[in-house]
Amino acid sequence: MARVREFDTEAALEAAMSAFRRKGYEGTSVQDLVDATGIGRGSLYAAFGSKEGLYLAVMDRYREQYAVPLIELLDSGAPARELIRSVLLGVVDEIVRDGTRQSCLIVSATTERLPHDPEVAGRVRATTSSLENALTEVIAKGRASGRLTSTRAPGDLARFLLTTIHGLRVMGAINTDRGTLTNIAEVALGCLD
Amino acid sequence: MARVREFDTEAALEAAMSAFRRKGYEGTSVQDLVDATGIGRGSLYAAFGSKEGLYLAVMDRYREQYAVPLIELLDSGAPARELIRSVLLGVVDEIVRDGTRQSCLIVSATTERLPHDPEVAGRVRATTSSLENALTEVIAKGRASGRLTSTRAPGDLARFLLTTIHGLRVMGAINTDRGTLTNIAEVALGCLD
DNA sequence: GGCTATCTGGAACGTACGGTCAAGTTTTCG
DNA sequence: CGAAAACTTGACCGTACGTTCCAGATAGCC
Repeated sequence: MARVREFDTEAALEAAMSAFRRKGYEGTSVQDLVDATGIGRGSLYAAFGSKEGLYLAVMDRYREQYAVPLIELLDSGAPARELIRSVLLGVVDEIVRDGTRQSCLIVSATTERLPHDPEVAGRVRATTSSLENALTEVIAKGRASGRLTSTRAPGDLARFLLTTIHGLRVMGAINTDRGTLTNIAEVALGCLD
Repeated sequence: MARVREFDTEAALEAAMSAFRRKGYEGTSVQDLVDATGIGRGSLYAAFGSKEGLYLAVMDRYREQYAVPLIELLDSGAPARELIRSVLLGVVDEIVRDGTRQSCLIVSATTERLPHDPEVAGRVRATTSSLENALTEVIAKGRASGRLTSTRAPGDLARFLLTTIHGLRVMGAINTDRGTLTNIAEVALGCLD
């Protein structure tokens, strides 16, 4: 039929994600994206339509790559406290690994783009609410089995944990000391009973 | 000696802050700032030097206007738990009042500008650490008086609360329901003992 | 081996950006 | 009242932006 695509879409999205996480949406120029992905402008536009389209594709990848595995972990049936601890410490790990240079895509999408782009808003809401639901279920099970003793509604606790995760990512942009972030996570864990 | 300045610097900074909070740093053009403040480009540049200079002046005003009163409240000597509750509920109030349209200047400065602008980084660190110190002191006093029973280090609890505040501002950009946010704040308050 | 369809790279387009500047205005002081 | 100093306005500057387009390359199909 025709010439076959030369570049790897997943690798391109990964590179674009890294660029967006480093400089934000408005701060990343199309030239930055061309440089980061190694793909010509023409191909980039043929594949993704626009800068916004590429950003949305990056958000979709973020969800598949980071949120979905997290949710699968939460659905694994392991004890609630251990699950939640490993989620929070996993976030701390990511922050320490990324350093100050790369901020969380969801947080920056939320503050920078959500109010102005309904497509972004939809993706942020979908990703956060699926995580919220998974957390709620884990907490409800943990309480049913007597492992978690907090009397607060599981949904409130889940949204509190989500808040902590977002807060950690902001804190991680200011200070990436693992011990500090770990202690914060431990305090939050203490709220579950 | 010379012609007197016509515009009110504080009012201009307030208008510029509103613009930056609505659209972020990169998303706000100088023309947006001219429109928001009602001041000509020349006057704006004579007064603040550059777009970045205006942004830094806005950050300084943010600190004086929002962080300093909060710290003074914390230093007022009232009982620890009531103080911290009123700080958290005050944040919720602000979020509900601002709605989805205006996000927190500190959070957006942190994610968008902190890695690329040392001046921004310095101001973010100064503001957050003075708030952290005030919280730490309140918690230490509360524990000394037996009102707070948590065994965790006051500094860790303070940084946890700071994390909660940042997290709330992110959550507030996604969902501005007062009840939801208030419940999150109440869960966090429960971590203090 | 053409034919067609798709992809590639980069030149080119119009626009909007941050920043500058000069001409005019308002003030104070001698 | 005139001179000097500071402020205001908006036209203007060079540049960088997001997007489009096209000529050339590469694949499958007859």
